[in-house]
Amino acid sequence: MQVLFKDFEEILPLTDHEKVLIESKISFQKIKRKSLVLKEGKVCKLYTYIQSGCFRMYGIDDKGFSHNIQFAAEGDWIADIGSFYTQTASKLNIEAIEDCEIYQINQPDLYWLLENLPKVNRMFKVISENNFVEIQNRVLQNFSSTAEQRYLSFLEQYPHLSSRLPNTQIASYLGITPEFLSKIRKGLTKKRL
Amino acid sequence: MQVLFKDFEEILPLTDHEKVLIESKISFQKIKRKSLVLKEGKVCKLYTYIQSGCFRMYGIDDKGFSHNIQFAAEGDWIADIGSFYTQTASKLNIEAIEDCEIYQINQPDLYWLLENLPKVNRMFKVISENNFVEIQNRVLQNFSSTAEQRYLSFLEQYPHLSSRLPNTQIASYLGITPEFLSKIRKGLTKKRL
DNA sequence: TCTCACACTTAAACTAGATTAAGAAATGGA
DNA sequence: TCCATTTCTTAATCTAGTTTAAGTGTGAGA
Repeated sequence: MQVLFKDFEEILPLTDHEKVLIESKISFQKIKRKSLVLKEGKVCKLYTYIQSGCFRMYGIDDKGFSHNIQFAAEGDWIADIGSFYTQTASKLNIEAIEDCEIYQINQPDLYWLLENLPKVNRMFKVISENNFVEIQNRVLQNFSSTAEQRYLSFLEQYPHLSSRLPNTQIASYLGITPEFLSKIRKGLTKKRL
Repeated sequence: MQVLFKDFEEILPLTDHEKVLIESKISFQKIKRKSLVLKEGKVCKLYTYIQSGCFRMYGIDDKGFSHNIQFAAEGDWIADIGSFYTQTASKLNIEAIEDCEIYQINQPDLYWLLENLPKVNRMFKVISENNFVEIQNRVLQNFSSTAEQRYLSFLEQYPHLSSRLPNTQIASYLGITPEFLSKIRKGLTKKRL
């Protein structure tokens, strides 16, 4: 739990009492590569903090193809916020791309902390605002019409992940085929010479 | 102000006292077609309720082309929530597509109402959740790779607006050229025969 | 009433990116 | 360690959507 608190305390220091309360509501999990913490059609009941590993959030289109919306790694929180807040069925999946160590909290427990610990409240206000901004940026990023530009802004947004993620996952995020991503990369290395 | 209250009271009835308080914080405006209620680079200071007329929210790419993210008409609330909540510069513009009658509230006044009137708080929780879901659906909609499918889901989402908006605005929302939208429409009318 | 700026359509030439296929490289599980 | 599966790359062919250009409304302001 230290990592979570360290993260938290970069913004707001916590008393021991607060830490005990938070600890009592949060549960630790190890989960395997390729397993899901959220499946479409289900309500998103858990908010997940990532201690180690990496997740992708994706939707599936009518033809059965999946499309990555977002990645999340160490230090990030991830959930389908819409589904979590309204407790309605989600249209999204959240899958571990690597073996992961995570902390999770369910909706009633989080709401209890939000009401009773002002620091947690402030912290989560920031987290959900960031989340909103991120998804809005996702929409804005899609404006850059060429795939090469989108790839470049992906590299800026996820510099630590670009070498860690399989190309297929990146292509799915960019909305192109892995073959075409390969072509783009080739083009870029040529330009660099 | 009646229209706003009527809207509101479909969800929660208000006392006269509450109405007076709300009225004291909200200001009425008439604004002309093509004028902006939010300009990129500025902080989004006002939350806008639309009594009549219609707005588009759009971003501008590096090449100077604008891309519609969202439309809003009678009964809708519109703002760049990210910018409004964090009071940081917005990357978006909100422009009247028709002459409009609107009510607006600024951030401190809204926050005051949220803290002092639980009904307003509940109401805005729903409004901002819907807003989040809407922008997330926008991302999901973009999955349907063909422009025709995206056009069809646009028609479902904005049935009342499809005949009211200029084709150019719809094309900008769909991420295609007006020429190609024209082609799609032609194709669809043929299919219908 | 005229006109000027916009909106809509059509069509021909062009391009970004998809699809298919096939071989090479890397990775993980037993 | 070896096999199986997944991942990456290249290249040829194909298509959805762009670009350019030209012609046709249409409504608001002078």
